[in-house]
Formats: sequence, C-alpha cells, structure tokens
Amino acid sequence: MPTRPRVRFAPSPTGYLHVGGARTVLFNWLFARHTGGEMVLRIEDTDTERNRPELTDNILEMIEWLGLRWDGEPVHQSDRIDRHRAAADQLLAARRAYWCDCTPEQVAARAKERGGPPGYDGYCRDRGLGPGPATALRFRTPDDGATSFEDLVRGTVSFENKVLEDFVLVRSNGTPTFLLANLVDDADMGITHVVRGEEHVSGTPKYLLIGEALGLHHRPTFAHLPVLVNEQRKKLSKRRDSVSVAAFRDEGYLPEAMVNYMALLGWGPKDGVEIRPLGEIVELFRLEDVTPSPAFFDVRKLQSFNADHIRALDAEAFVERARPFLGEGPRGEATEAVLRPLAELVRDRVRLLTEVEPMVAFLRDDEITIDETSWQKGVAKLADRAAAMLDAVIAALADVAWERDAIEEALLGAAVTAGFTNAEGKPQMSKAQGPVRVAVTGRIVGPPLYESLVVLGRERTLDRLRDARGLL
RNA sequence: GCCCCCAUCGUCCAGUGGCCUAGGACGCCGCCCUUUCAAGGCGGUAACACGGGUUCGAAUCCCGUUGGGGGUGCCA
Repeated sequence: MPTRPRVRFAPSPTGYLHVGGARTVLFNWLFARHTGGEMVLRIEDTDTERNRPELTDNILEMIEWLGLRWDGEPVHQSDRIDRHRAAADQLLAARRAYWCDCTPEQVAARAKERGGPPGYDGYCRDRGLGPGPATALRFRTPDDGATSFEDLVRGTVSFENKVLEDFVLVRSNGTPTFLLANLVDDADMGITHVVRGEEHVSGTPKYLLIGEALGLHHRPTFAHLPVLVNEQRKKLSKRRDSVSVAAFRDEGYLPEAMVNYMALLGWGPKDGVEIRPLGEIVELFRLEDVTPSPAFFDVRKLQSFNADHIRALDAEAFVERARPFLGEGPRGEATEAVLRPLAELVRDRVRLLTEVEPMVAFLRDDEITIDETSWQKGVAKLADRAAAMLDAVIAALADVAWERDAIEEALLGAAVTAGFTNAEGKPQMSKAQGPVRVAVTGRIVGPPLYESLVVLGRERTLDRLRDARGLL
C-alpha cells in the first residue's frame, strides 16, 4: 500500500513570513493537495537566542491569509528537545559524535594558519572530551565515500564526504541545532517529501548521514526549490528587500493574486494560461516540473495579476474586500456609501485596494484640494475656453434632471456652447470634460465623470464649479 | 578558496532531437475604441551565453569556457 505523501513547512520564528517562505509553503501545499497528501507545520524554534515567539503568530496568520490550510496542530520543535537529546546520546554512544570545546575563534584561527579551506578541522575528534559548559557535540563525518540523493527538481546530487566538516549537533548551551532536530523530526513525523529552498541543498548530505548513523530508515524524496531573487539577482532577504507578506496584504494585494503569481515562480502551466483559479493550479501542479533556476520576484507583474483578480470580483465582493482600506468608523462608512454606486467603475481602475479610497474621496469630503498639475493641464491651459465651459455647465446643470443621461446631455450641450467641437460640429468631450473634472474632483484623472456627478449631487457639483470659475 | 547548483526575450514561464523563420504572460512602443484614467481589441520591440562534440538533424544530449546563484555558523 503506497504511503500517503506527507510534507511539512518548517519556518523558524526569527522573522516575519516573507514571500520566499510563502512560496515554499505554497509549493508544499500544492503538492499535498495535488497528491491527496497532507501538509503539517513545524515551528523550528531551537535557537533560543534569536527566537521571537510572537513571530509565530504572524507566520501562521499569513499562511491562513493566503488560504493555505495545514493539517493538524503546528508542532513546536522546542517541545521535542528530549527526543533530540536522546538521538544525540545515541550518536555519542555509537562514537558517531564527540564533544568539542573549540571556540569559533580558535576554529577560524587554525583554518587561517593552515591556509586551507575555512571550517572545522576535527581537532577534538580523539581528545575524548566529556560534556561541559563550553563543549558542543559534533558529528563525525565519514572521511571517504560520497553521499548522494535524488532531487525532484535537480536530479541526482552528490557530495564527497570528505568536504563535509564535523558539524555541531548540540550547542554548548544544550540545545540541538537545526541539522539534528530537523532530521529527527522529519523521521518521527513520517515526512515523505522534503520541499524547501535551494539554500538547503548543501545541508542535505548531513541530514542523510545523521539519519544513517541513527539507524533510521528515513529516506524522503527531496525537492529543492529555486531561490527567489531581487533585481540584483541576490537571494531575497528580509533585511534588504521589503518582502513581508503582511506588507503586501496591507498594500492592498489580494491573497488569491499573491498565490496565483507565486505559483508561477519556478513553475508554469503547459497551456500558458497564467491567471487561473487555485483549484486548477492544484490540478496541474507537479514538483517534477519545477525549474531549477532562480526566479526574480517581479512586483509589477504581481500588480498586474492583482488588478486581474480585482476585476474578477463582482461589485458586492469588491466593496467587501475594499472595506478594510476605506477608513475607520463613520469615515469608513461614508467612503463605502459613495463607493457602492460606482463599485464596478472603480474596481476596473485600480491595481491595489489601497487605491480605492483616494479615488472616491472627493465624493465623500466636503472640501477638496485641487491638484496644481491637474489644474494647469485641464483648466489653465484652455484659458478662456475653460471659463466658457464652466459657465455653460453651471447654467446647463442648474435645473436638469439629476440622472446620468440627462447630465451627459447637459455637458455635451455645454461643450458645444463653449466651442469644444470637431469639424462636424460634434462636441469634443475629451477636452471639454477637463475643466469640469478638475473643478469637481480636484484631479485630471478619476472615475467616469457623469456617474460621479450623480453621486456628488447637484448642490455640491454647482458649488465646486462656481468655486473653480471664481479662480479664473 | 572549496563544495553544490543554474544558464531561452529586460522579467517569469512554454519548448524535452525534426511541428522553432522559438510560443505565452508582465513591461515597453504604436494604432483602434473612448467623457479623463483604466479595461478591451490589433500590431510591434525583444532571447536559445560562448566554443567544441554526438546526430541526417540540436534551444533540446555530452564536454569545456564564461557568467550567475546557493552553501561553506555553537542561524535556519
């Protein structure tokens, strides 16, 4: 009976969830869903020095926000420390590990002295040291032979054992390192596929060697995903690059757009259809098809995907999703009220949810500020004709029925009156609407004018038109 | 330095020996549509890193060069 695939996402709570980590969870999740397997979470909090437990909440929250559900309760590696120590003891008893009291400085000094490669030289291998406050437990790596493994993304990868230094299994403070805990937990949890970032490739032979030395028959299939890089083609770093998932959420990206875009980093559907529902991606996704080369995280393309997913929303859903970005309390309610009648028109014009509120603020606020550049471009440049247009519009709108078509007709007529016509005497609204738009909205770009005026109301429209006329 | 990996348009992906005068998407440019801006339609720009093989035939296989990335921690 074939084993059900079981994968894990194993973040360490030393930073917020960033897009690199998010992509890793996503690929684990896609694989699990595609194969009918399960994905578990394991918080790798063995480094007590740098852990920030509160970050675990952020990581979990972001994974949930992305809609990637895990199976069961998240496991905290720190709860399993006894098991890790037992494994360490076993290794020590089998003489596959030994105590070492060299300080990092001593290790570095010796490496420099001998002029060879940096790294630990096995100095304490046969010194027969016992445990102590300043001793760490190191794994005795084989001096010859090679360790290789199959990688779904990269094929066979092989390392000469002699290039592997004797690495630390247990720190001098008694806590197990990632190398030990990671392997032991994967084995205990029955992980069948290890799907993680490329940065773990060189640690894989160590993982395998510990497992063998422990007599564990744990031989998962590996899939090392290409790293995500920035414009400089360097691995995305939380420090250098602003890539926290929470930041994208706060900028108004939709989780479905994030997930859709990230799925295309290192993978692509054969049919070339990029924008598609998650369900279809689950169906098509295969780890074997993941490309091995680094991928650039292109925010512009992400934005395009976001705009597409926003446009796929119906009016009701759009308002719902935009709500957190409309403002707090009464102000938020007021924004929502003016947005609602224009929902579709606004939705088709934004790339980010944060752009919604600024686009309709002129409808909500009593006072508007007129953008200088827009004034120059849409009003001042037209000189006398702008004044004529405003006069004509003020007159035409005074007693017209306050509905879209009537307003359009009024503006068309005003344009003719003000002389904005083409060779056939037809009104040229592309220019004529400028002064009106700037006067009423404060900007040269915005939602369609006639519909906006309907929402604005006659009084406020006329007030703003008169104010602008007075400035000329 | 050493180890491992990678190499198709600016970017992401398709392409797994002939269907490739290399396809799609983002971006960029132009035109159309148009009440601004978007959206949409149409068109365009732009790549198989280089050199050797293998083969009747190579973007696809092999070797090398160059370039890039990852690792080299008592971080994960």
